[in-house]
Amino acid sequence: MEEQEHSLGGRVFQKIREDILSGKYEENDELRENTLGKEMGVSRTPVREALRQLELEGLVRIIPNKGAYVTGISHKDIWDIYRLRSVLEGICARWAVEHITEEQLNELEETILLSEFQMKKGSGFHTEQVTALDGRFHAVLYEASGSRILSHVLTDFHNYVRVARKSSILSEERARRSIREHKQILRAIWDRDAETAEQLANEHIMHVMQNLKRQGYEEE
Amino acid sequence: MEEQEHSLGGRVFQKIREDILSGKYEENDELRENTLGKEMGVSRTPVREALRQLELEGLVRIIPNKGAYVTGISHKDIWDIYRLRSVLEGICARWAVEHITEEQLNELEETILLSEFQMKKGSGFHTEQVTALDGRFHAVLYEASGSRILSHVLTDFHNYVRVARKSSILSEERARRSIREHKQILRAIWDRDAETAEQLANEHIMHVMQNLKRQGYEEE
DNA sequence: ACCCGAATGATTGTATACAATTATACAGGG
DNA sequence: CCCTGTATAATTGTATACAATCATTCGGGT
Repeated sequence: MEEQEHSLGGRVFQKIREDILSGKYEENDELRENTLGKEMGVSRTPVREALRQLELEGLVRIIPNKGAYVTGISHKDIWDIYRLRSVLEGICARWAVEHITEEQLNELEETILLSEFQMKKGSGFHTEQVTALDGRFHAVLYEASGSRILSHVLTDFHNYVRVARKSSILSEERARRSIREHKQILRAIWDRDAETAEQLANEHIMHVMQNLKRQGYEEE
Repeated sequence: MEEQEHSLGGRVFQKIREDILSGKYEENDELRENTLGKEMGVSRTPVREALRQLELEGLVRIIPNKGAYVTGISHKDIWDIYRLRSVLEGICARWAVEHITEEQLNELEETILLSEFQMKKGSGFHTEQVTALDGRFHAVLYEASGSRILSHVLTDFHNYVRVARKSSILSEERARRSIREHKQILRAIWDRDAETAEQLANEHIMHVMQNLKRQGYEEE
């Protein structure tokens, strides 16, 4: 989607978001414009823009004339996102059946093939690559829904849970199953079987949730 | 939620958003920082912040070193939002059954009573008031879901379709039905009947969609 | 000792200045 | 006539300066 942000403001935005999501800051930590600016060697202006954007994303709470404070995301937030994603990814797959292009179908297949290739390397496979491919698969699917709105929401969710996602594919067992499920989803879309596509995509996320549950992201 | 923005940046943000949503600008119109600033009597700084935020909301597309362009929202976007809302409002009502507080229940009842009071005035009822109360009802329900995430998404959606919503309650017939449906939803939540609450909230939005369809917001 | 208040310092909000990039206009050559 | 290269203007990107608001500290009074 929006790839490399070569503007300073964009980089600052991504940097702070990354730091919040990765847990560098505590809840309610105060983010001072001057401090952040000096840390990254830029002036306050790009920092301010970034903080205002982060507020809109819900990662920062700004109190006028006072300061910006880290909101962070709780385990419940992540759990909620997955509960919603399981429904929305189902809808996404359903809509994709009617809107997906040849090119997108091929791209989905390609990510699957590349993923399998990575996994063939045995237990020493590169987590980075596999998670990136997983992200790519879903991103293409979002686009294929033909809905700017749905794609936007799901992309946001995807960014939010990036941290959790990383730890979710850690197990080789889960990674293999995930790819198998991607294949099934692609197959259903290819066959223009909306019902099955929705159900499979739905279950796909549910399986990830079961995995998360084992890692402490429990329900409430 | 976020009430009065007394900061300049906040006001500029809301003003531009309002102008985009109300159709003051055409698709792909270029938004020049200097021009906008002079129009509202402020400098470029608050305008820039506003534009960056609007980009995140998807209402503006920014091309680095080039400019900001209006994205606007199509009829399909609005339609998609309602399709998603019908599902998400259902989920919201379901979750609210478990999380709603006494206070929130009372507030929901109050908005209904006030709405009925407005409608009693006969055909000369105030559209402004009724739409505001409708918005209030849903806002409280979003909060009551107990999910920051879900509330955030639904609030965003709600803002997006503000224009369409206005025209959707125009008919007195629809307004009365809407209030009746709100009453039923509240009743189901009060009775802690998650199944019914979800279904009613779902259908509530569907009915609004049927109304929109008649007004040209057709499916694709 | 405790409380209140003015003065000081720190931080945000906004405006302006300057640098970098992009669009436009124009002149010259093919 | 059109195409191209360069100079000029316009616009965005960033930094800095100044104003407004909030926090803190210190001194006087009770």
